[in-house]
Amino acid sequence: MATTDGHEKAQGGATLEAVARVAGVSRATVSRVVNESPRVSPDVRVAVEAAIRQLGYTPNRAARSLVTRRSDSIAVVITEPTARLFSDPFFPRLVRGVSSALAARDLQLVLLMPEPVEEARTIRYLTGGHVDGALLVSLHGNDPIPAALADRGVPVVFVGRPPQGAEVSYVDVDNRQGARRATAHLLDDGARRVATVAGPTDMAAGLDRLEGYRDAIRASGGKSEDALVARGDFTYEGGAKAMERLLKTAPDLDAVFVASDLMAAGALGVLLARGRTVPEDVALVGYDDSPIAATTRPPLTSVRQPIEEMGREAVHLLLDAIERAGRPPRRVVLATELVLRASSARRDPS
Amino acid sequence: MATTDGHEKAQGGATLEAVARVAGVSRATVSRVVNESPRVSPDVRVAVEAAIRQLGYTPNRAARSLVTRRSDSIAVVITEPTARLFSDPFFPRLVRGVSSALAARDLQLVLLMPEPVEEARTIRYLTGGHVDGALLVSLHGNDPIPAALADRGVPVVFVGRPPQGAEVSYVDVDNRQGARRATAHLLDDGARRVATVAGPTDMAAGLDRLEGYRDAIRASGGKSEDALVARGDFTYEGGAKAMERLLKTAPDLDAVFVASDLMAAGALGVLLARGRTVPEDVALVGYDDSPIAATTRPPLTSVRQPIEEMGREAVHLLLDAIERAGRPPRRVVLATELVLRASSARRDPS
DNA sequence: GGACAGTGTGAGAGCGCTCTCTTGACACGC
DNA sequence: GCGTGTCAAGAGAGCGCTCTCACACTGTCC
Repeated sequence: MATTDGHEKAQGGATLEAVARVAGVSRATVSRVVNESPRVSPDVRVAVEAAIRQLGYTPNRAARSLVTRRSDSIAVVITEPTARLFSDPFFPRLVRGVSSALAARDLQLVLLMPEPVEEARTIRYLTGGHVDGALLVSLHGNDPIPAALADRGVPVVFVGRPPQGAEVSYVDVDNRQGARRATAHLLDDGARRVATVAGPTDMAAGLDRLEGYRDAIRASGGKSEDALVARGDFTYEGGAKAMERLLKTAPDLDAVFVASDLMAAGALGVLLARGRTVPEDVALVGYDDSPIAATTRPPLTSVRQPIEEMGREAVHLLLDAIERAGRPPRRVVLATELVLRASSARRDPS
Repeated sequence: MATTDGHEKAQGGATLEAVARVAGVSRATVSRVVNESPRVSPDVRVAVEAAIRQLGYTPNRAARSLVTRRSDSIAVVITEPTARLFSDPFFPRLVRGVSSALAARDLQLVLLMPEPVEEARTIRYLTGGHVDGALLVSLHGNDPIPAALADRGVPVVFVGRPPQGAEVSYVDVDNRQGARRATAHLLDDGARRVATVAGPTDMAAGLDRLEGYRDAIRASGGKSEDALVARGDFTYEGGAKAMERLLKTAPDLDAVFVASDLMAAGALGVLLARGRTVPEDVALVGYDDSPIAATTRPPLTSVRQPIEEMGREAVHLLLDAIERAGRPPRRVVLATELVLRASSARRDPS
């Protein structure tokens, strides 16, 4: 491949066989050394290791895979619409978490971003034994991939609670708790009528954040009113439009919990355009703690999620599922953190 | 793996052999059908295809890989610091472009996000024949990975011009042209003293955008002054600090070209805090056209880059390099687009 | 001292595929 | 009628590895 002439060797290079010859042992023994079997005498081990270094030997993954029936790689599946939505650094942070957890085990990360039309191809790939398991990132409710994989016995872990609430392992951020705390913070700060811009109802994150909002309202002795709830689609414009609707249905609102920073930025624009000051007239809390939260004026109080950790945990759950098939599904739910900024700091600490 | 009892089959399932038996032909013939060889009679082809469907056969990549010496997968290498910097949706957009181009050729995307300490491991992996080639995303100048790969003959394409300007293929966005147009736009709009917040000098994008700025200043008959140039590090705070420096060294500036939106948001905050109105007192143009650009007040005029296209082009260059080794390196430079928003709209069209 | 267990090492099969080589069938031209 | 060419299809080797089994050797125990 690399060199133009036909010489063997070079690329990829040495085989087990070659190492065995140099070390003066059999292929099997070299294999034992490489795979850290305890059944090798110390002197032989040293000799083999020297030969490995000398030849720059790297095991051929394909050959190993062929006999072990494992690919030593796992798939991360992020569908198109999801990828588009998460314009905050969700994507890189998650992948970084996954990547670091996999690297520690010497596993490979195969990334799949199927467009909706390619579902069949994706399913074929995932069920074809090319990966040992898959991480499915916050799919919409109608996605056919999860069922197909479950059907064929491919180990799967969801990142973000699956909408169906099926019997599967997942790791999630405690969206409900995050939303509850954000809303409670607004109430503690003196707000009387707290509205919310919720996310889409076909995503668990959207639903949970709305429930968390309601929890907090109820806990404060209030009751959840439809006039105080508007839905957005996690986009800037969606947030702006929802805010306009809220200003009509509940003109006396004095605080808003918005289920994403991007929507909150849209809502903020509308509030200021309508002459409401923030946080004095209307306090605002966003969600995600994305860079946008820090760049709006005033900057947004927001809910920060441990996304890298979510990636790492997801890997651990998946490896567990792979190693011990047939175990009941496990769930991991991680806590969030409220990051205070000017958009909600109404009361001075008196 | 999937089932607890010891039955064969199921998982991954059918082999070439099995398909051959069902179709009543030899293994070789099935292989020919799978690999679309023309040397198969139509009726046999039909029979084999039926058998493939019936058994749900998927070729075993490991076995194929073992004999063809190709892995049918390519690596995308994004180093840690880079990933952190690109908080705008650079990452997902790039990966989407790469992914779609690879999917069309039925190749796999292996994602590597090595932390600096893992360089040796990464190099070993990439040179170990596990991938057919690698896409290296905008590394810093001192990264040892490129040289190691070139050394071992692993096909490589850079995404973003490599700082060393080495003899390698790359695809880049025309940063210089983008910066030139952005600056020219400010001048056309009536600005007299245009300053710039530049990026880090160890990244090609930082250098090129500064050069583009200087091009435009020179083209307008002005001359580039040190007092009008401040450096940032592509972060919000970096942009804010650079802006403060500029206000000291050139208090009479009336426009600023900032080399990233995030820095521009920081600069904007400082300008407003110092009582300058935007765009009336100081016009502002950012770079990246990230979501942040649309959410600041006023929203930022910015330079939009064709990132998905960059990913796709990079894949094409890489496949080319893999298929025809020894070719001279090729470069692809893509044009940018200036997206006009309120931060620079000073003059009304009179 | 013979039976036995324990341990390190080698021989060899075989994972599922590709690819070269060979065979067989048929058509054509002299 | 026989050589020759063409084309579809099969036989079989072998890619680099793991893993079972067999084997030699050492020690321990009755």
